[in-house]
Amino acid sequence: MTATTPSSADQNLLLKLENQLCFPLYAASRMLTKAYLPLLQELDLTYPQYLVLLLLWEHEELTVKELGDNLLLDSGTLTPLLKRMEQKQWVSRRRDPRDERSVIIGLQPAGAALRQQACRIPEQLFAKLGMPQAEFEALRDQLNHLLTRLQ
Amino acid sequence: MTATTPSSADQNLLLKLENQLCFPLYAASRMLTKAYLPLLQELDLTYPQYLVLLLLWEHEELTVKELGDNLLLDSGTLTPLLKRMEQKQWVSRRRDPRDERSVIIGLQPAGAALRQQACRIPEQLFAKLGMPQAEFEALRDQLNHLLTRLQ
DNA sequence: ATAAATTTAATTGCACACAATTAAACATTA
DNA sequence: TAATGTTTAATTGTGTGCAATTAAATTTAT
Repeated sequence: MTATTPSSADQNLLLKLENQLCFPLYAASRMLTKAYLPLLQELDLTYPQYLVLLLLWEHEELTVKELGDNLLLDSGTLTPLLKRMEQKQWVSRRRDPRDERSVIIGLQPAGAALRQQACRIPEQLFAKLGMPQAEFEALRDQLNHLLTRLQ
Repeated sequence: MTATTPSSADQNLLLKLENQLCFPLYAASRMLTKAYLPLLQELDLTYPQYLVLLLLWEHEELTVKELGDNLLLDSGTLTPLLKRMEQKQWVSRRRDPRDERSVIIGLQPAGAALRQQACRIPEQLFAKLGMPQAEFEALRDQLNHLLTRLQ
């Protein structure tokens, strides 16, 4: 394989925003989060807080480590976020008695109750997107595939 | 059309992280930004600062408004970011004499010079991804398409 | 058993993001 | 032209994101 320096014309093309993968990914992510905003505001939730609840509705209890592994977020992000969620009585935080290094995050009743209102969000958002189901699933699968490449 | 409430089993599926579009988009965006980090650190740049320079290398001068329109960022994000870039002598900030409401962002020599080092970044990142060109372009085009839906 | 290495959360510091507000400059209209 | 409305940046406040460090608990290796 020969390593070549791109020509000046190629560079111009390569450096254009729309020709890169990074910018549409970055911008679409923020715009999609913004599309969630009115739905989440009704529940007084932020988007990453919603993600934490999605996991807890499935698993009831998870350590900070497990939440971080699933969401690809570290304790610098999760600890203050979870403390805010604890203040609102959505989740509980306690050390694992069998391993005092771990903090177990559990659902409080108010957090469990949010599920009933939140369960409509995915369809509401899908409707808002107005995207064919096949396109939606293809994009989702490609992004999941990219995600595995990036880990 | 009949509005139906999803069954409890459907809800479980809908609420799973990997079945949604939002989470892989959100996570892949952050992971891809992280993949840029070692390349950008050599230039002492952050990712959104790199995006600003991409535009300025193309246009030489842009107002804060135009930068925001292109990057989908508002002045609350851009103003402090651009001030940091001004401190490093990469860009200049001055009011438009023909419309004092606008602030024109221009390239300083150090900012223009960064282009020579940055022009390798897109290919380096593409190589790092190890993704077939066709897959890369398909995903990029779908994301650009999603982006237009979200505006 | 004990020293060294690893794991886990918390903390600190910095840089986004973005809603909401403010203030100045400009445009429009009565 | 004077009043009203619009556009543009800046500011403020809150909430992520994340690198780097710290400290405690546990595990591993000696």
